[in-house]
Amino acid sequence: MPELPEVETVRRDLSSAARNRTIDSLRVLDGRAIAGLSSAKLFRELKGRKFTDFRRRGKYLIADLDSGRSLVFHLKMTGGLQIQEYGDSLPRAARIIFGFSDGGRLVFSDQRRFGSVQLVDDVKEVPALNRLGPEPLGRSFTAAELADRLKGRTAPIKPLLLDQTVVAGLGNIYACEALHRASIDPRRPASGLKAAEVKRLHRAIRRVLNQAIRARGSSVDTYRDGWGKNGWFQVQHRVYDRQGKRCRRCGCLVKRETLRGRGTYWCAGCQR
DNA sequence: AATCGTTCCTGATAGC
DNA sequence: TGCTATCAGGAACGAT
Repeated sequence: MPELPEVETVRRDLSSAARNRTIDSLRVLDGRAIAGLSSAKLFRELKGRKFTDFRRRGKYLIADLDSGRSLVFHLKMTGGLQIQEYGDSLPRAARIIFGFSDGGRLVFSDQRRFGSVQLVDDVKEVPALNRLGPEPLGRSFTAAELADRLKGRTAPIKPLLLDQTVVAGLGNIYACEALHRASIDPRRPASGLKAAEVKRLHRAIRRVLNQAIRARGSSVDTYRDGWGKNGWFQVQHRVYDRQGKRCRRCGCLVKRETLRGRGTYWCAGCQR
């Protein structure tokens, strides 16, 4: 699942490999991926254009064009973006192929077809993007800011961390991993967390995201970086997908339970 | 306003 | 072996 560290890794890869290359062909293999737009219209917008910049906001990847417009991607569960050079074989679940005049291409793939791309004049046109909470690695995201956003919330802390309007970019993996690193039980009501616990959680979120970016993301499921290669943060997971195994910190068995419809992993020994 | 269940999709896997 | 049922999950949506 592409979460903040995975999207950031892809963003960096595309920044170095796809920037300033001229688009001269487009193949849309799955029309649903460009909801509401015809491939002919999209091609008219893209033909002869270059990508000038790749930005990220939460889990959104924004590709700016030299026309002033932008493509806004959301990879959801299994979406991926890969740069390929002449002769590389297409990924299995290829959905959109942006061909470059030099023979290379940028391929959007998506096994489960939840992901999508939209063309906008301004990213402000994307309502969900406007509603996003703060960037967890940004300067404005302080422990006090997090405490403020959790104030009065009675829901369990873990599903709140998945709420993109609370903080942008965390998904199931990093919500579970951050809570383990902060030694907090995912089922605790958010409003019941003490100031020191929120501080620990804030620190844990930033740490785990930075570590995961350094490891080029977690390759569970179909995630690959912009070159089609695996990340390696999954080998450092302490609870995610480790049910029945021993907690690396206290030796107790890692549990898995469904919380608000999402698999939740934690160690009952050291997360209180 | 906040919370919570349902829905989209498809490959992997369990069960018979 | 081969079939069917179940499950996973990000986020939009609707109901309460």
